[in-house]
Amino acid sequence: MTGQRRAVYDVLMGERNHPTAVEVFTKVRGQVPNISLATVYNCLETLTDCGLVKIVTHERGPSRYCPNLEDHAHFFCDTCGEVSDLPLRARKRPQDVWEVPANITISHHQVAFRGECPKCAKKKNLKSEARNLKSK
Amino acid sequence: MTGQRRAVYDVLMGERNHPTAVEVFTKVRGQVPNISLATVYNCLETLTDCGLVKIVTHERGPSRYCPNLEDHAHFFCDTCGEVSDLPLRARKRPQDVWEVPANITISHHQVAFRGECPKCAKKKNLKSEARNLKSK
DNA sequence: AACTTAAATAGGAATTGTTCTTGATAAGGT
DNA sequence: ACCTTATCAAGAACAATTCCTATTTAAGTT
Repeated sequence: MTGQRRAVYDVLMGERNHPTAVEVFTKVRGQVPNISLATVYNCLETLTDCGLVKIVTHERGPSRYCPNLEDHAHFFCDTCGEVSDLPLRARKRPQDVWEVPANITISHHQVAFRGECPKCAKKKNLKSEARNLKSK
Repeated sequence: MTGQRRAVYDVLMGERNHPTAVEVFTKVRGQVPNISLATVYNCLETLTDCGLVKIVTHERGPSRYCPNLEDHAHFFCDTCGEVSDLPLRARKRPQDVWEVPANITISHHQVAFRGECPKCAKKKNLKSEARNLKSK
């Protein structure tokens, strides 16, 4: 665990917003001013290899990094882009919902939900209310 | 529905191996010899916009395209890279397994499993058997 | 402490998959 | 036939990531 790796890990633990590599990079520059982006990528890779961090990909967007080691899914708000964790329910397994043939072995799963977060839904409602008032 | 779009769609329906854009491109050149890769991308995009095709992304790999419109997950073999469909079980929803707060609305979900397919598991067993025979 | 070896880093170049731009071509409406 | 609009091919541009190389740092040995 080198200085750079520690700094990268601390940034991830600090703001658990599933930052991209570039976001981690700009943040970590505060601590280690001349760290390079390639090093951030390297650190993120070694941290994921050690199992301290999970990498989460979504559609074609940049990879994001998550220090939550619990088994969980992710929710991506289509409007504001925010990412949040959805915990696995107790005593449930993904195999309960999808038919996985018995002869294939599962080592990982990645589950992503997309939709609208409460904040954005509220904002939209306020806007349409304003429109209604105006049109009267 | 133009000639190019039809050709792209036919390739997808023909071999349902979740091909990448480049794989579709090389295949479709058999039908439309001077189609360009950009056009294949365009066709794939319009087809997905129409809802005839689903785009499936996995980690940082190239996007793959799938004409199976049923609600299903995907399984990716880490060894051979093969992709296969896993149907949703009857009367089950992803929300049954992950805790989705009531105030967020889900519009899509994408579920990916990783592991080893039966074919690769068998191959590996054969190899280790051969090793055992040799060492005797 | 000096020496050796191995791993980690900064910086930049290269790669990959995808999107954008431009001009040419074709299709449909009047 | 003419005008309008959409589609297409070709290649340039782009974004995210990986690779490369020379340095730096750390760890272990004498």
